[in-house]
Amino acid sequence: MVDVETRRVRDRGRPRSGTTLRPDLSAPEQILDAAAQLFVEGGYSATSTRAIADQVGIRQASLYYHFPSKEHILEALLMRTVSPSIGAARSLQQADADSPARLWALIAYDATQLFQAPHNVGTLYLLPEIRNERFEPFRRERKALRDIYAALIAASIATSVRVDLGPTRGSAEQSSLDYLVDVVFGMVESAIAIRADRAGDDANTLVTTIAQSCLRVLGHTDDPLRTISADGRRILAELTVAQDAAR
Amino acid sequence: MVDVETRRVRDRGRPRSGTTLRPDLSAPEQILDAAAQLFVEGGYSATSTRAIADQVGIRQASLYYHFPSKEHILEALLMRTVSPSIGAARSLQQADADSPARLWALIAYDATQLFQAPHNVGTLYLLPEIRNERFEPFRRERKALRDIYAALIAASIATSVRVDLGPTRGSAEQSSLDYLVDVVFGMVESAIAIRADRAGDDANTLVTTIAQSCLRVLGHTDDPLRTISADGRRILAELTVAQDAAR
DNA sequence: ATTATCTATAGATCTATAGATAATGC
DNA sequence: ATTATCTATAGATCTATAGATAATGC
Repeated sequence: MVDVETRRVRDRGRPRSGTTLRPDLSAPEQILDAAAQLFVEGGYSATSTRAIADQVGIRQASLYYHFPSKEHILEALLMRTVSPSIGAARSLQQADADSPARLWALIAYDATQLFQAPHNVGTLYLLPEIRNERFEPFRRERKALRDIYAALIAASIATSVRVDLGPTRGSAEQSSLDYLVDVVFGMVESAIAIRADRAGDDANTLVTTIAQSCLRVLGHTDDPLRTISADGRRILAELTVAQDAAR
Repeated sequence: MVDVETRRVRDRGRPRSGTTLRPDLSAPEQILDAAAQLFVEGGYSATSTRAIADQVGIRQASLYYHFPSKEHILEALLMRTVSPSIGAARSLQQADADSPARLWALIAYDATQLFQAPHNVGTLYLLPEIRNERFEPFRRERKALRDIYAALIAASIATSVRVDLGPTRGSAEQSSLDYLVDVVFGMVESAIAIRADRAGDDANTLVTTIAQSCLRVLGHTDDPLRTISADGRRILAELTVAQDAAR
């Protein structure tokens, strides 16, 4: 139905030399899709603009009608990968549940995203090239996400773990809490490496394992953990419904 | 003393054009050191042999007297990075302590290694280029390390967590255990990302946070966790003493 | 006329090889 | 004589630009 409208997005301009693999996408989207796959599989610097163009079915020079440089392609990919998580994080900040349940839901959302997004784009975060000044806007976005995690984690630590962290003031305890945030972040991102090794596996089991493990790290076990996970599932489902409605 | 013997390793051959930054190292070691830094900071494909040579203080072509190709340099770096962990893992398999304590010690050893090795070489594991067929020997080594982790983790799961994993037989539970191994692996490797963000931080606090968190994930808390960590520290200290003696 | 491609190519790399050269060792 | 460098360069890229061309839209 809408399909008919979007199908012939490009039938203008000179015909392409090669065959178009994804005629359902606009030309820039076809380029991003091909670049995502190649950057993820072989790395950014090792992927030539020629290889991207070949996969799209156009000549190398034709890329430059849509993007001014190879760096701009990577930048667009990075931004569209991190943005959904920030959106989910902000929505969940207002959800009707305790901090641990909101944290559970955020972790589950992110891990699912990482495990199911096309071409394992999460690996783009790990490319050495993004440390370049050029990608500062992207790193700022990631820091915003990490700050939301940090606040949620600080509010979700069980008393038994809080004792281990030491005094609540002072720089030593601050760094201890920071490390805990990094460890939780690392657990969520382990979804990336797991997927690289075992593609097409059971996302639900993995995501649950990750979310449960994160809350165990913060000191939640047994029945309280079961309650947190049930609440987390509920508000995550609400978020998903709201997102679908918005589309 | 021995110093005098090793100092003038190279005073033979034609003199170099540039200045030698690390005269304490042999020429191949100088190349590996420079390559490690540049690969970690900018990536493998983005680092030219020219850049490596410049840093060493020799001409680009002179690299090829010591290594037959750029790929061989990366391969040498990878192998020398993963080997110590395998050695430690094998030693700890025979240590006099329960599985959880041995796991604690292995995690602490690896995390320390990742956090303190020169130039954050752990990031080399994450380079997309190593998925190339060429680096199969390295990936096999990593798999051997992971298998040791898997056995130790399986023997270290507390009953409360074992219940959550479901039946002890069948492929569904198998994958659930695999995921747990991957999550623990991911936590250890979070040391790499943490170091990239906050270099020169307190290694001891970080390593303890990671090891404690891993054992919490496996269901250990409160007093039993304190005992595990005390035992783990003890056998890790014994290993370190034995390693120093071997040198 | 506008759009999206094409062809052709400049200019800057980059890896690896061939052969010369300047030290030390014997 | 041996060793470890050097200089010079072949040949294969790779990114980005200039300008031509083949469609559709008006």
